[in-house]
Amino acid sequence: MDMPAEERLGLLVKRAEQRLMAAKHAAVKTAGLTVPQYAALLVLVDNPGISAAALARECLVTPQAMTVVLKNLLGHGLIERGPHQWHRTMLETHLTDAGREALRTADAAAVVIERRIADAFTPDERDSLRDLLARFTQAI
Amino acid sequence: MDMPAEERLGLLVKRAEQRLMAAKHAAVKTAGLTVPQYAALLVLVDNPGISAAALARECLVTPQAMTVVLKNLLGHGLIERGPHQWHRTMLETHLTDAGREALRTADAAAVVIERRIADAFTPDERDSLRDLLARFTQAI
DNA sequence: GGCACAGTATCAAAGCTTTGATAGATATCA
DNA sequence: TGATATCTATCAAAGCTTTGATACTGTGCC
Repeated sequence: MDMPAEERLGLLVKRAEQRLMAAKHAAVKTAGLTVPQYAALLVLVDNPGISAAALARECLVTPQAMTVVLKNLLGHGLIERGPHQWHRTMLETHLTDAGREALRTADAAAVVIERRIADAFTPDERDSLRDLLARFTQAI
Repeated sequence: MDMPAEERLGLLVKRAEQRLMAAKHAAVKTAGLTVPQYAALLVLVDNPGISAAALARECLVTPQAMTVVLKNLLGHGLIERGPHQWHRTMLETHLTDAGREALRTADAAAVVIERRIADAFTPDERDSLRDLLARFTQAI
């Protein structure tokens, strides 16, 4: 309580992220996806056969969290999972055609938002924001 | 997939917020609190007797989400809830002494993080970041 | 070969969040 | 007074996230 709320830069970042997530959620919802599901599919399309653990690392969540996301994607028929050739302890994950289609729809909507954000700044301002956010993250 | 990941400013904000939340979570954990619980207590200490619905609006979450947070705070003896004088449909929420103590501990740890972040920038840079984030939020 | 280490998957518990639906109380206006 | 609108709380369902614990498999070193 020593620090006024207005002074806390963290609050601003949190609010910005909150608004961003709300907008993204609404966007990918048109494809029947949640944001974590969309994020997973986005990594998956460039890494066919990736393991759940590797996918979790890529998405910056725990393997347990990714397991739940994959379970739901599997239930909706957007991915397939099967045993790996020689790593018997691994499960290969692949996109289905339905998954590719959902990702295409969701990404189109998500890009609209990113584009709207990017267009709100000049190239110099974008660089500036990138730099400030990098130092923000670094400071933590 | 038309837009490279590096170009998406949203990703940078998300990553910054993710790191911030991880740090804050570790900080308030020393007081036995979660981040949402800490946020609720922070509003509560300045608004004694506030209703759960108003608290939810203040914290930018749904009343249902706040109900769960309050249930857990109640279970840990950090708050008290009782019927309102004339609004029989309202429940007044108040901090207990244990709640005040937990908040004091948690806030001290949280302020350390905010201070570390603030110190990473010059006053001009802080203003700049504030402005850019405001426009970021506005653009969405 | 045997052993420790790292990677993978999974179960369980606790907690946060949303949307949707229900029900009771208060306030406003015709 | 009565209808409408609004605010309150709460139940239910679905989903995401974390920490902690368990077990199996492959790799590298002795």
